[in-house]
Amino acid sequence: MSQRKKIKALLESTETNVEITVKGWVRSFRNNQFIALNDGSTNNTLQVVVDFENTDAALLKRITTGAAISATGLLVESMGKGQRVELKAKEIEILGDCDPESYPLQLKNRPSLEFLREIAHLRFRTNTFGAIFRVRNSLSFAIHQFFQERGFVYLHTPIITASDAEGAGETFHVTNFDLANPPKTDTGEIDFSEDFFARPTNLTVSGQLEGELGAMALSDIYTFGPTFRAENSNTTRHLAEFWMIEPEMAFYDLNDNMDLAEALLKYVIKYALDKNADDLAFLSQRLAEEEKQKPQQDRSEMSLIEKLEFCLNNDFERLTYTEAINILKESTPNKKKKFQYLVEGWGTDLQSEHERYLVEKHFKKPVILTDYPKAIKAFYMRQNEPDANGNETVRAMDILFPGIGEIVGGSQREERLDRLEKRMDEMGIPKEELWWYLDTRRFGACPHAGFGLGFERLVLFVTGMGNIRDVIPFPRFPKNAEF
RNA sequence: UCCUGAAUAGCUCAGCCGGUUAGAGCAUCUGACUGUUAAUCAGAGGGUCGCUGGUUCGAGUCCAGCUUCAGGAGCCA
Repeated sequence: MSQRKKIKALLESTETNVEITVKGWVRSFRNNQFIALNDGSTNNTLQVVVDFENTDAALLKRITTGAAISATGLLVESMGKGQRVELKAKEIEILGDCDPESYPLQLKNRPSLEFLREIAHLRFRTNTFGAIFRVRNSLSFAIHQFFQERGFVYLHTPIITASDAEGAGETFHVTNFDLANPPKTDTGEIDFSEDFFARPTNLTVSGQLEGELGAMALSDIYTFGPTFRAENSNTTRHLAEFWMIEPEMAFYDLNDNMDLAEALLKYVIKYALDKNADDLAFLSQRLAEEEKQKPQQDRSEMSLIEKLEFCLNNDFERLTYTEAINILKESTPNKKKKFQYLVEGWGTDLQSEHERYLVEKHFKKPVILTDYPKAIKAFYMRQNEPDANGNETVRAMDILFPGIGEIVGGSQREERLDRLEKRMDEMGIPKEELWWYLDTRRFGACPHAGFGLGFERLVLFVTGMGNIRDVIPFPRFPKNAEF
């Protein structure tokens, strides 16, 4: 029996008149004669030509959209237009039937993304989702390669933690209790001392604090794993379970941190452009067609590929929060009161519309905002000296991407024990619980920095998709944990 | 969680000012054709109009509540 070949390889090969075997799923069966076969190695299909006059009618009937088949025959130059090579089948075997009456995925119907979300177990079989998940795979691999090339250590931080580290974000509780009848203390409260971990625990909202511990010995580490937030967020940019990349680097300041983040983003985008040219061309085309439905002024000036290349070829705009506020104050939409939230004073957080104005209208490229007001940022960020106006800021940086908003959030960390403890007191962060974190500031503390990159937001940007639920295989969001 | 909108055939949608038997395209099935490329041609089957209640002689259509979905906002990555 001839060896099975992947369709991607066959379509790229120049060798013809050789006997090969392909296995895959039928995308369409035209004219009782032409099977468009896909095996997920590429979006393109191999045309398998069936000699229908000499094939059992019962077998022909079983070649239906979605059926898994094996085909063996000669790879020949195609007699028809539209493809270079095709497989002249000598033998067709049905590996798995697919009942056309009940199979929900009929591609000719142009199913909507919303419908495909309901059949997420089958949506991998569409061109769009095939492309998305191959790109997601490449980005994932490129992230590891980027850090590995630079000597970073991939550190596995815990999924179950006892600390709600940043105090930000609702957590999912982890317990082994019988929820109908948990042990109670004398005062009627739930007695966690009898639970599996003998204390309240939750799914991690960030691996950062543990990451810092690693960096204080290994110099440069990164995490890449799932993260959980139990917030009731219903947006196109949030998930209850998402993947995050969190590097942490000893002896880095904020500028080093920004340089690394920018280099990482450019590296992985370049990698996808090189490795997934076909998939991105398809997704670019898909986006262009979607944009045609929009009114002229809402359409993007650049195609997806152009946007990605633009990102590679331009430095991200770096400015401080204070500079951004001044630009926004003087901006046309602010003066004409077009913003829903007008920018008046210093100190409040930027709204989505403000970030969007800076990125999409003013600079028209990725923007890195630094030195945010201390009051609106986490306790562990390094405190700057107050400026001439007495404004207090921290060494934070957020990278804002067009259409996505915040894709990276990071900072130089506060390494000075006294400043850190004072800030924790002010913000009501329990120092006793984080004794291990504070130990790094007691024993050989050094300047260090890190950031978090939302992986799905990156995939969203690179694929040009509009909803984060479409770039993770099985999205978790409020009221939904199907599959 | 808040705001706005939506829910009609397997899918994508139409259904006007409330009116008698609920429409199209695609998909599916049957047949024809056989180098097709979203194949083509002819025919057929397919509906608890999201759920509950209300108004009315009469509700897919109007009203209320609920559910789910989408877009936007907040929180953020």
